[in-house]
Amino acid sequence: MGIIRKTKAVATVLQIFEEESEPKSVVHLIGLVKDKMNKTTVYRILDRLERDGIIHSFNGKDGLKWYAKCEGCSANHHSDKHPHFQCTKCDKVECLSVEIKIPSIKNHKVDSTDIFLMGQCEVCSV
Amino acid sequence: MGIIRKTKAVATVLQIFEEESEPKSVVHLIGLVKDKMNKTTVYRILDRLERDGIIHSFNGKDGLKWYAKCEGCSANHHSDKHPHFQCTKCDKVECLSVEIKIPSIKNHKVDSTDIFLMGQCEVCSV
DNA sequence: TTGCTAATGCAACTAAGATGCATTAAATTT
DNA sequence: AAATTTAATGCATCTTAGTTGCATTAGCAA
Repeated sequence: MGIIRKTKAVATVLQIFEEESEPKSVVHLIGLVKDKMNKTTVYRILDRLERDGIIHSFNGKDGLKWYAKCEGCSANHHSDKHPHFQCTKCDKVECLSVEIKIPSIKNHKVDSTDIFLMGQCEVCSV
Repeated sequence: MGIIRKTKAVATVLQIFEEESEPKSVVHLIGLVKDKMNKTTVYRILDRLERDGIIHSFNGKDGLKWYAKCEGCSANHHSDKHPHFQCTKCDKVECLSVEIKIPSIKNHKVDSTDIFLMGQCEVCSV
């Protein structure tokens, strides 16, 4: 694992994440690069980047998959999960750098957590 | 809102939720009643039951929608959100009656939270 | 430069969920 | 209890996210 060839397509996708740390839905990403590569390629690149810990993913409010690269992202730091927020008015999604304590659950072994908050973002809540 | 006719189809779906409080995926529900009603009907009944606060929904680990009727469910108590747990081995899903504190997020108005935990359930963690 | 193989493009496929419309059956009214 | 109203259903069709198989292309190492 970790074998990623530096292809043009990979560079293109990576650049998008590096330019702006805001999460992006797969559908949006495909739209951004649709004249540069096939949608299948986008899906496969995202898989690889996530497997290698370069980006992380989560599900948005409509069941769509979102990806982001944030400070904490790295192959070794998969553990430091953070909550995500989606605005119900403008649909914008953000990674939140807040720590949320999950109490231990009796008789269960919790491996990962997905915390998704919905509401109004800074702009829309005014 | 709140106008629900007591049709045979509604009764059938409701009975499933009353017999067993364990959450069920829409796909599974459709399978359970497939010789009694159309899948479109299932989707629409679930929509109505959720709108009226009789059941609640959340997304499982594969982006599939799950529904459950638990003690806290009622039109007036939409607020008391609880976390959900899915076993990564047997895929079983549970409502957890644990309270998780969400700190207030600066400049954001949080209306609802979705907390999804993954790991091993009581049976699979042994 | 050559050779290996990961990565890509393309077409076809799968599956969840939505939609439009004609028909049926709860609930109300007479 | 029949007539009326309209929510609910069935069915066919559509939409769209995501997957798969396979032939081709292009990184990269020898």
